[in-house]
Amino acid sequence: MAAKRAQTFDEQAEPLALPSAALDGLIGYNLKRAYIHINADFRRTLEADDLPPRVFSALSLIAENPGMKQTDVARLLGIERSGLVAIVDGLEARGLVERRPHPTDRRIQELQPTPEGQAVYRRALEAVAEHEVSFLSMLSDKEQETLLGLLRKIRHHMEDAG
Amino acid sequence: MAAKRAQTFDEQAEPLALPSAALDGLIGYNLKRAYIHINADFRRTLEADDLPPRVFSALSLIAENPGMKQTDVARLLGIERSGLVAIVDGLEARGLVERRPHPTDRRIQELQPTPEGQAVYRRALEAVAEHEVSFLSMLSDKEQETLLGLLRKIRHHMEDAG
DNA sequence: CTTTAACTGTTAACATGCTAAACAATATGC
DNA sequence: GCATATTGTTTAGCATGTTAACAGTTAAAG
Repeated sequence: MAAKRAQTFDEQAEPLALPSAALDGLIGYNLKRAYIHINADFRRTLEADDLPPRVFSALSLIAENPGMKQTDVARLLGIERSGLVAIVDGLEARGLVERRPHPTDRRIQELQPTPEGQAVYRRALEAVAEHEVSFLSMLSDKEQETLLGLLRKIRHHMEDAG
Repeated sequence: MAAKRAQTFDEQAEPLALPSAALDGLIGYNLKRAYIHINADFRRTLEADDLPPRVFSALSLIAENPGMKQTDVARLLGIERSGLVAIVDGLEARGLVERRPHPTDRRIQELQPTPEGQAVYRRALEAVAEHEVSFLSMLSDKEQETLLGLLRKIRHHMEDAG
């Protein structure tokens, strides 16, 4: 169980260029393709730590916002509470996260990162950030900054207003 | 079976803003979030035509490159041949695509769009392009152009070299 | 020609990652 | 107190993909 076999996602993510002109002009299509590539790279980067993207996201939320309840984490991740259970089970089994009883509300279990969980998260975040720079080497620093700004603009507009 | 029930993907794609500072600086994370939003919008746009993204992509390839064999379409979409069968089955059942015997190689079935298939594709493509403009209204025309250029740069770099 | 290998489309079995529905325990509002 | 809502959980199921095996066909080697 140490190293599950390589995600097939990675190998399949190298299709040839599409000989289709129309799609090439769509931002959505290019965004999707770019996402597929960078996501595959993301998986490869955290494969050694056995942290699939969604587990990393959950750990990130818990590490950066200790004490959240599962309902909130699920909503922030955009998944159902039931789907989060297995993720937290896994993190808890690995000793990266703890379920702690809420002081007053006994329905709630607060999610707390363990010291090891915080260490793993910090290392993973650093690895991702480093890898991202080299992965986007076809863009200049200035272009990377521009891209980040534009994407953030889209995201904040979506997530603030709806 | 006319209108399958709404894709659950759409409803879930409105999580609150993450109260996490570190992820906000990662291009990959912002790319993913932006992709989720625009993909949800894409689904909504083509929901009436009952065209999920992957079916639309397949139809696009066939409509713009008539006569391809399934193996090629699958490779371009980044999925297995076996996975494409059901997609083509669906398109064929709806009269949008035809499997035609290859003139010399009897193993191959050439994929040809029907006139209706071409019409559906043209309409869908137009709808997506229009919707995209209004969806990205938080960006100026110039910003949209810049974004498209940067994403295309990433994509082409990935798909040409590997 | 014969045999061997490769390719195409297909089916079947399975894995994964999610949803939906039901549930017990607990909390809240009237 | 009692109806209602919330939390975490289990269970069942679906959607989408993979892998493995297959029959039919072609191409290559001898």
